[in-house]
Amino acid sequence: MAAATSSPYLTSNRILSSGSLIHSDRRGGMQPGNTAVTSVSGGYRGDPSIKMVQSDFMQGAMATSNGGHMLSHAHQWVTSLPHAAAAAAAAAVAAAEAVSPWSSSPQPQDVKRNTGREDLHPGSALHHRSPHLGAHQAHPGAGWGGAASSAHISISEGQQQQQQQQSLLYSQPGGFTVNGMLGSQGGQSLMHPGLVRGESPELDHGGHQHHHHHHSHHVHHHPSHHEVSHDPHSDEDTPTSDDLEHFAKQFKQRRIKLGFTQADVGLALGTLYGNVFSQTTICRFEALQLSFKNMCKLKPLLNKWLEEADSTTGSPTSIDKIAAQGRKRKKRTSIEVSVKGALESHFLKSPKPSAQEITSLADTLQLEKEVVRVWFCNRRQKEKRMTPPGLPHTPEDAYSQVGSMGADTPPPSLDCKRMYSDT
DNA sequence: ATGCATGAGCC
DNA sequence: GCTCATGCATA
Repeated sequence: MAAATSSPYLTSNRILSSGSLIHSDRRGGMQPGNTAVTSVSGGYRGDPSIKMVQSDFMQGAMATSNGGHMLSHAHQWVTSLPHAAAAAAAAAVAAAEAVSPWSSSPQPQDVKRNTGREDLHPGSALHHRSPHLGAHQAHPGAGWGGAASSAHISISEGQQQQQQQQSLLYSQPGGFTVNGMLGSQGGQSLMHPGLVRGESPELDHGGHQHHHHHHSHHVHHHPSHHEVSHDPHSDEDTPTSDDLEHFAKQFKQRRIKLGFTQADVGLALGTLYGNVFSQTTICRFEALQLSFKNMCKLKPLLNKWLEEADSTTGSPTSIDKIAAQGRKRKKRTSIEVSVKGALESHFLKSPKPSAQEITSLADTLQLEKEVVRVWFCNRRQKEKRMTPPGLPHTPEDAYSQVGSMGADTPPPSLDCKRMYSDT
């Protein structure tokens, strides 16, 4: 056990520490030579573990060969603050999301089939002007679509999953003022009523919503009017990859200059838009480690924050953080490096292993099946990120690879933007 | 900055 | 079960 340094059972930090012996019974199903450490006491809401699929594997897996290692690890879930955050209600607008811009993406993901019935509009609460779909062709510098995958694993032939889109609609009850950080901020009122651009997000969530007008997406331009001068910084139309890259970089710079941390921004967004984001998300935005679509969604919000932030005169720098909301969460499993290597190998061979494959792999590696499954999910997700892996991490080193690029080498349209952290 | 995790929504 | 957005906890 080389790197598995995680302490077996740290009664964590949380309130439950009072029962320092609650985990006294943790045994039984414990993995003998476990390669991963994940123990923590606690309880979990449901018990997903004792649940073997049976409906979708009738073809060959009738044996239900659960090796018997589906131990009910109810002990490794950490229970956190039970306060159930009543105030968690984030509010307001679900950003209208444009059609998916991955022109070079291998998956047909944007065609909306509004044929049989008018499907739900993502931002039904608000009418987002839809940039007519199909408007964008290949981005000039779009390198993410396919270039991101360094190791081209041949995707299974039956690969037909489309990606769906979840519209995060946060309803904002009227009069709910998001109690954000602003309260303690002396004079910094980040809320400009006038600054919100002409889009009233909510306003009538009284308990009925009936606006599902299907607006045909087509724009009429008056010949003598050209208001659509596409400013790359405008938050309206779908940005290109380069736009995002540039914006992210600039955003980070401004943010640091103004003395805000990533976490600060995340909270501020909550007060501005009603959606709170974590440091993680802001970080990933700046590093372009989100999907293209996600980047597009966040950009307008961050852009707005930027405007607010540097238009604010006196900018204090401290905000009170809202209490971390508690939930029951499994403790993070730390996987040994050697095991990770094995997983990686398998991933290269088959990025999407079947359930049975996962099971046997889990058995081999002495990991829980769920852990393995999640690992693969995360691994796949990582593969889809915008930042191509393996780019140099310093601007200086970025020029050291000019000679080695063949004619077919996909130029990394984004240089690595791993700046230095500020936190 | 990132690894593992949760959950929603779609098959 | 999968994808995708997102985040706690951690290195």
